[in-house]
Amino acid sequence: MNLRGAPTLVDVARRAGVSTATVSRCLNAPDLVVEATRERVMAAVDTLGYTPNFAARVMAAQRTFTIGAIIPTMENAIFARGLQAFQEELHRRGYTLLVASSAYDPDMEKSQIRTLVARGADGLLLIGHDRDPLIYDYLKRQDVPTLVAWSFLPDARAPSIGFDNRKAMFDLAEAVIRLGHRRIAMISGVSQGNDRARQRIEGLKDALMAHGLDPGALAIIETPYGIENGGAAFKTQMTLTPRPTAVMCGNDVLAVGALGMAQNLGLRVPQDVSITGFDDIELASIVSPALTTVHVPHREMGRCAARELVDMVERKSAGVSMRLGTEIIMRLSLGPYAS
Amino acid sequence: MNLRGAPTLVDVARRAGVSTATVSRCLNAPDLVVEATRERVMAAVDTLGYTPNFAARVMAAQRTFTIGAIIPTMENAIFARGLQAFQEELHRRGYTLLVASSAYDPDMEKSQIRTLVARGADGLLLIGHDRDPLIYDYLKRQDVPTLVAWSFLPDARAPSIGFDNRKAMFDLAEAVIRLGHRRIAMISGVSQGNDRARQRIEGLKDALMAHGLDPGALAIIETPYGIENGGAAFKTQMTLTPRPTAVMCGNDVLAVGALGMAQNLGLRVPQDVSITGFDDIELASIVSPALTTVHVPHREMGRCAARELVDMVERKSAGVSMRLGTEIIMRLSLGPYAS
DNA sequence: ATGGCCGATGCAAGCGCTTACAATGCTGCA
DNA sequence: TGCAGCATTGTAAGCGCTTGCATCGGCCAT
Repeated sequence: MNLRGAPTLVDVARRAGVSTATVSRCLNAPDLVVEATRERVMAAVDTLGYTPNFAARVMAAQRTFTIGAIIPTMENAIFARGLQAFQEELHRRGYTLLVASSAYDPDMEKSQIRTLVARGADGLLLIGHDRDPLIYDYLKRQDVPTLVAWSFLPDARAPSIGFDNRKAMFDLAEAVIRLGHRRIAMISGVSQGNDRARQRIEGLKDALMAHGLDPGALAIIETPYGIENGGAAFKTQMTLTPRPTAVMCGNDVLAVGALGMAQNLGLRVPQDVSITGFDDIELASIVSPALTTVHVPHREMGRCAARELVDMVERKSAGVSMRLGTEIIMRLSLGPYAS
Repeated sequence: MNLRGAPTLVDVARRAGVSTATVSRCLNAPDLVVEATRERVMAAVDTLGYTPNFAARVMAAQRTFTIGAIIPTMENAIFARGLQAFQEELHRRGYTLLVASSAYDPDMEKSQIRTLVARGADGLLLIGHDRDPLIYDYLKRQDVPTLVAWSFLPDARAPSIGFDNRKAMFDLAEAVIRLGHRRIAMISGVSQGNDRARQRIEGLKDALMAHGLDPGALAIIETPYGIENGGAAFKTQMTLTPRPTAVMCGNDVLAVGALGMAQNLGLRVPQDVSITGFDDIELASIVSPALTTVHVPHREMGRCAARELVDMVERKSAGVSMRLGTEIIMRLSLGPYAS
């Protein structure tokens, strides 16, 4: 018994009449123990209700079977689905997920990374590539395998599992342009320190360029994540003259805000103005009109990331990047230019 | 340096020319160390980039400054806001939050509890009271302070911070009845092992009874969490003859599903049928018509729970329960009975 | 001047577990 | 029959940190 009254390895060993080493082996490498002994030990484990002390195990084994993930926010659904899949796959492989949120704050992220490393995370999942290079140095020094998700950049400091934000936005923008829209405005997430947001902006500009429109004239409002903010930004964009006929948003949450504001303003979507989103979170198909958006394979991304990261941890591999496909989901919030 | 190449207490001590005890004290009880020494030590800490090894600290101190929380699901927004507040308050008090999800599965919850205890959680937050009494015994034996949230029952095994689900639903149902509705149906979450769901059902029955209606005749469909499920259940309820004029849902997610299905079925809300939710998640005010629902003080609940739990941990108090108020939010999905 | 105190620091014993290495007892083959 | 070799189990040395207790000066009161 330890201070907290919980049974320890010693208790189990005594009860089973073996050494602590044998008990430990029963739990961690059962093949090394002959069946009769193992049964006796397991019986002792059961009757005592023994659970190994995690900290002690970590200390001794220098392994935690824990993966840390730091996401910008827990408040919304963007990362929830992917993370859920990530954790399920980790669980399947015997790992536990530790999640921390950085609240979109680089310093906070830095401190969370240190915390997770101090807690002995065997590997780390980060969102997006943009961050102080010192962090990558630190992680390399500490020898903690790190994988980036929700973004794909083949030659960044860390391997990444994600999709091509720029290309996806390009495709969506082309669809918008093909429907006759020429006056397009954008509502983006804050692009500072967020390569995903930046890539999406670039994608839109690429498309404008490709179709002979002036990307320099593109009206962009950057605003933090939040439905309210999307609404406010939309309102501002609607004061432009001539008024945009399509507003492309950097993510679904902003788009939903825009949609609501459009209704407040008495604008019909898509007859008066088209609105598009990005991510295809559940919300996108619930609002009416449903959002035209880019579908991101969240679950697949989570699963792949888990597999890759575990591989990096166990085989000490450098990790390979992987690009997943996205898909444009046409719904009713986007219509042809007609006025 | 340890195996991973990270500096240890010994490195810092050597560099600062003091013993490890002094370094440890600098970090944990600075007052015990004279200023000059402390500065020297801190300088060493900085230049080496030392971060204490968590597992080692836990082993030695038998404290983790970690609070565990097990929630039924991460997939949706119900617990997100409250948990966010919970974690912010914990952070303020120097604690870290470890979240695990039970996927609404009692066995899973049991194993998550064991895991968190093995990880040395100083305290635990659980959702709702319903669970195997053995779990409470275990927790008591392990001497792990436990608090229940999202539910309030003054004389349960564990203290709770929450609200009166029954009373809240009663109030909402009264509002519905006062609007003239007599044929009311319910779509509830699965009530098995979920006192919140059960209390809400009871609240509705109380109201029916109080107004001379037969609670035995109430058509209830229980279905797992999910928009789709809410839709399917609604469809079934609409086949009743006579058709219900109001469908009260156990939570907003089911209600949103019901709302969508109503539109699919060509039913106008609230003219043809009224729909109500519970929780007042963000979604409730985004759908159209916006949902009439019960507002739950998520953030306040999270904050209070954190304060109370930390108190239980630090002062070894038994913990006091606390009931927070709810509020009925009238929106457009509920209208008077008119047909 | 001397003893007693107290503040600052060091010493060293664990915390509960894993694991390299040693010890033991069989098996099977020459 | 004897011994190499193997499978099984035990021994004990840490993992990096905290903390009770010992130590050591310096200061004050007598």
